[in-house]
Amino acid sequence: MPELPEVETIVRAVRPEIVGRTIRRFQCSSPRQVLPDSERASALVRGARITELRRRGKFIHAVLEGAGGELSILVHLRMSGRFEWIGGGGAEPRHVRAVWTMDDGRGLAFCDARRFGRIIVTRTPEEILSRLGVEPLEAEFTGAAAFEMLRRRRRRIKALLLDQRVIAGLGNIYTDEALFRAGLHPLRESHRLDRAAANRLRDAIREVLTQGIERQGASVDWVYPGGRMQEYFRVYGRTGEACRVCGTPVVYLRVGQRGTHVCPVCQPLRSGKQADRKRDAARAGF
DNA sequence: TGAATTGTTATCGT
DNA sequence: AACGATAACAATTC
Repeated sequence: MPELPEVETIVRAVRPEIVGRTIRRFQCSSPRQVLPDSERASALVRGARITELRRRGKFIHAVLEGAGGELSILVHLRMSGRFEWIGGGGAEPRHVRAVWTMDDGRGLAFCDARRFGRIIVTRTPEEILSRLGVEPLEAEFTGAAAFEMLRRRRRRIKALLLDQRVIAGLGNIYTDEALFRAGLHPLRESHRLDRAAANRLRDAIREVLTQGIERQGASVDWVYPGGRMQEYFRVYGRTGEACRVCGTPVVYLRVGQRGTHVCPVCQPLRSGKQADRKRDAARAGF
């Protein structure tokens, strides 16, 4: 389940391989994943040269120069999307849904076991990308911006962080990890958080994402191999295990329909002196 | 076998 | 009316 750090890792790995290349052809065996449709996508992309590869939120954004001017390919990996190279002599990857054949003869395959991923070919990528919220690692995401983001809406903090229109790139894993590091319970109401909490949350988000990228993402199941961030999780996937800070067993609950991991002591539901005292006592005793 | 997994969208409620 | 919560959905793995 690629989130911002996994997508960033993929973009950095693929970028030097494809920028400057010309696409010879595009083939697709799963047409419903391609917009507007696979025939049009194929016709638009054929002969176009890739000039840039970027990331925005969890979208991979390839900019191309084609016969009809600038063109974009947006790829969203959703749950199980990934890229593999074909034609390097290795084994044929599983679940290949689409292939871009490059001018050097190699094929970049989009693989996706669950077929939730999307490939969008468009001349107006901003129609999609402009719906996304703030990019959390950019300079614009300040403590003040975070406070404003929280204050303007009245919502459970976890739901807010998962909303891509508000902040782009967080998924279930990094949301849980950021909330733990900020000492905030996922059910806290966004508009009730003070400036200090907003600052902590902003710093925690940037910290987990930065660490995630440094460790080349997290490998939580068979979907995304290679990352090491899972070795540094404090709460995600640690239900019942001792909190690394205070020793209290990590609790599993549902927020919205999402599985959520929380240390009930380090992330008190109610702020205040009582909760703070309890937290400090537990930390000291561990 | 069915529970779990994610982001988007449609729908219901306040 | 606008916003938030909730349910359904896509398809596969274990």
